[in-house]
Amino acid sequence: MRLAGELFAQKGFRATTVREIADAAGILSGSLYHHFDSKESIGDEILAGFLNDVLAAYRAAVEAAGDPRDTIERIVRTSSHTLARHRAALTMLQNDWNYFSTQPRFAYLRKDLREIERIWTTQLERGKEAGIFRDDLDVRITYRLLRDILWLPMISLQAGGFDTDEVVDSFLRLLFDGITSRDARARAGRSATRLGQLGG
Amino acid sequence: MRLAGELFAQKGFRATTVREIADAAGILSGSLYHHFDSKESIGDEILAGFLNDVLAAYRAAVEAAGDPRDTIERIVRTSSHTLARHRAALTMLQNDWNYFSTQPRFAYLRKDLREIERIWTTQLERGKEAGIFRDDLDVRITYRLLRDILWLPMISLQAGGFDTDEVVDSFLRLLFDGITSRDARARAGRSATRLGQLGG
Amino acid sequence: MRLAGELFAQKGFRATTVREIADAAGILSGSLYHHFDSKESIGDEILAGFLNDVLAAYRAAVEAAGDPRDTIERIVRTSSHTLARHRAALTMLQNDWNYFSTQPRFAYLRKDLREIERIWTTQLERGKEAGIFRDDLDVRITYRLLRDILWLPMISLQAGGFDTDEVVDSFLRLLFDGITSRDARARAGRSATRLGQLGG
Amino acid sequence: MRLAGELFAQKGFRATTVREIADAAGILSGSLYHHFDSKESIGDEILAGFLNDVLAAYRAAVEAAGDPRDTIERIVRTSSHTLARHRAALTMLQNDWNYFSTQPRFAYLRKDLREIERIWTTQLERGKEAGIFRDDLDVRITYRLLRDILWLPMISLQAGGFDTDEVVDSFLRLLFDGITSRDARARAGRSATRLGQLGG
DNA sequence: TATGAATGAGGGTTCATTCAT
DNA sequence: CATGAATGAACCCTCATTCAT
Repeated sequence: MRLAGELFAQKGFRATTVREIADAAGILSGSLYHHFDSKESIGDEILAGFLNDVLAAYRAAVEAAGDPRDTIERIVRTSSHTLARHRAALTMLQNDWNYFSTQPRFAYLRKDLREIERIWTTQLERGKEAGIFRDDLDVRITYRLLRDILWLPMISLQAGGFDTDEVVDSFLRLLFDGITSRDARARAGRSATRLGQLGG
Repeated sequence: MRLAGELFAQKGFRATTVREIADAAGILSGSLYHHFDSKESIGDEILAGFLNDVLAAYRAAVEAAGDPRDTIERIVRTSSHTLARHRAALTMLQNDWNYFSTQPRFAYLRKDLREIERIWTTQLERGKEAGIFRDDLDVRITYRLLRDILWLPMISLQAGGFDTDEVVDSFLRLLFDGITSRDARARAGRSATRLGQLGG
Repeated sequence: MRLAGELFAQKGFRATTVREIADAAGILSGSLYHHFDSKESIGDEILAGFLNDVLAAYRAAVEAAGDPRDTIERIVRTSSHTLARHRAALTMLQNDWNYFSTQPRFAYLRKDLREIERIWTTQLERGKEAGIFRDDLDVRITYRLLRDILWLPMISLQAGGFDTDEVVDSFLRLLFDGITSRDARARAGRSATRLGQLGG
Repeated sequence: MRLAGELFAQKGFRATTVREIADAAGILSGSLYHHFDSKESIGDEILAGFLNDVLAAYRAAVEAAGDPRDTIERIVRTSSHTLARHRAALTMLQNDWNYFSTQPRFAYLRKDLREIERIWTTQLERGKEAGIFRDDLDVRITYRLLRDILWLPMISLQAGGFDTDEVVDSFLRLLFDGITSRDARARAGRSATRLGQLGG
């Protein structure tokens, strides 16, 4: 299971052969089928377990938190642990998405991802209404940017040997404040924010 | 070529068969080999063309721009066009990275990616020194976050039907200012920035 | 095709490997798939061709003939040629019936077999009404006996839900007296028994 | 044993897995091997038991009966019971004949079948000599027709090397007039046809 | 240029059988 | 007696690639 997940993450789901999984487990390929119905069912367990954990963490964050900013911070912080536990699953999702997304068996992936999107956009929307977030925020685009920035780099960064807390803090800082320094922002704010011109 | 690229992007490089490429081109699979040495060489041309364009655009941005902030904004804006032209290549890179990265033939991918990283980190470093960017910025982590946030969502968002300019603006706004509204930041700044506590 | 059919007939459909078929054809197993989608599709062509021929011959016999006795004699005579041409198909049907009959792809087998039964029973019924055949003939049982004796049984009569004694009686009656009614035999006997001419 | 036999009959010997047999018996596949040496040995017991019963019944019929007609009727009548008791075995023989017939372990099948043929042909021959059966009867062809119609055909007549026209003529003669000679029928008609009592 | 038959290695999967527990 | 993990050979099928035409 864990072995298979790591191989799937390393080489891709399609590119990993059951013989390789069996080799890693120290058994023969045929013996795998004593424990699993098929290669797909291994992937299924891995991915379903991941999405269940993510959704559980998200729902807990929503219930425990106060304002949307708090909710999002909780989601981000809990995600760092969830994603760390399911690094293989996330990599599989990223690498072999166009395989899984076309297989009927994995239809639940789309459903769960929609649920995740709903949670994010709800928080962003509420934050806009409460004046906590910029009111020109496009919640759908922002969600995509945030989820990708949160999920995808988390893998490579953690795999790259970066410290988890460090990554999370960098992410949150970027998320809430951008990369601009306070002084620079002050200077820009005095004349006319350059970003104010962006929308054209 | 273009046909092949789109198939590769749609279904993945490994998952696309030469027969499918030939079918799309209206010829038979064997006939493809009068135009290409191998399936790999098709992928090679597509990926090499993409990275050449990206690097050329980056270098032009560096030369044309003034301060690091300007450089980065130019890079982001030019990237939206480069990536749009090479959506297939980028998707291939994302989906089949662990295939390409292990093939000797595609060793240049790692080299070019390192060059791209060098350009980003140089700008971020210079921005920190000039007081334009926060001086607690981890340039390597930030680069990874930024590249991924810039490259990966660009694909899915464009594929999702979002307007390119809108995406770029959302990205830049997030990049320089985060999602926090000015008022909320002012309130937070008065007591103690919550993010200041994050690093522990 | 013919080679495959003969192997299927000799060793059974399931028991014949695609490698054996390819060997018989002088090519490698993979090369078979240039000509056929799958092993099943080979079986499909063979069986469908057989049943089409049989049904065509049956319908022609029905249209060309006069009384039911004539129809049945035509069917029997034409069957000997049809079956000779499709010996492999018939053997496959006999040996691997419980495989084919459970595969959705081969659902048409059941349909065609029902059509064949309809033709037989219609003729037997008409013969009874015309006084040519014994009027105590059970057309369904008789059809099963006749088809099996003609085709080389595919299906068990007892498994078909018929009462054992009834089957035995029908069999003995057929065996000792045939299906010809006493009156018809008497009429035939007065001039020259038609059967007397059969052996030449 | 009985469970295995029924599964073999239902799905074929080859197509039935030992796991299915074990499941039906409520144990695990490995545990079967405490009761049987191998899957083949299960088939062996089933088939050998069947053929022993058949041969015993045939020999008893030969000893108990008077004239050949009586012998054959006894054989047919006793067969209906023997075959009912061994339906699974017969179906196995029919479906997987070309498997069993090539396995050295099952060589006795051919031997027993030859013995059965000897009994039939002896009776038919004696009937011809005694004037009870038509003297133009081909005993080998007739035996094949009778056994197949009685047993649910195992073997193709044409594959057995018989001449097609001969087969057709024999079949038609049997079909329309039965095997009873005109004289025998006349004699029987004077008192009461024995077949007339069958249904009663 | 294009064809298309052929290759051959390798893919996922099945299954009768073994054996330590 | 029963378990169930493991075996290993064989199965059907895929696919990038070659090559005579």
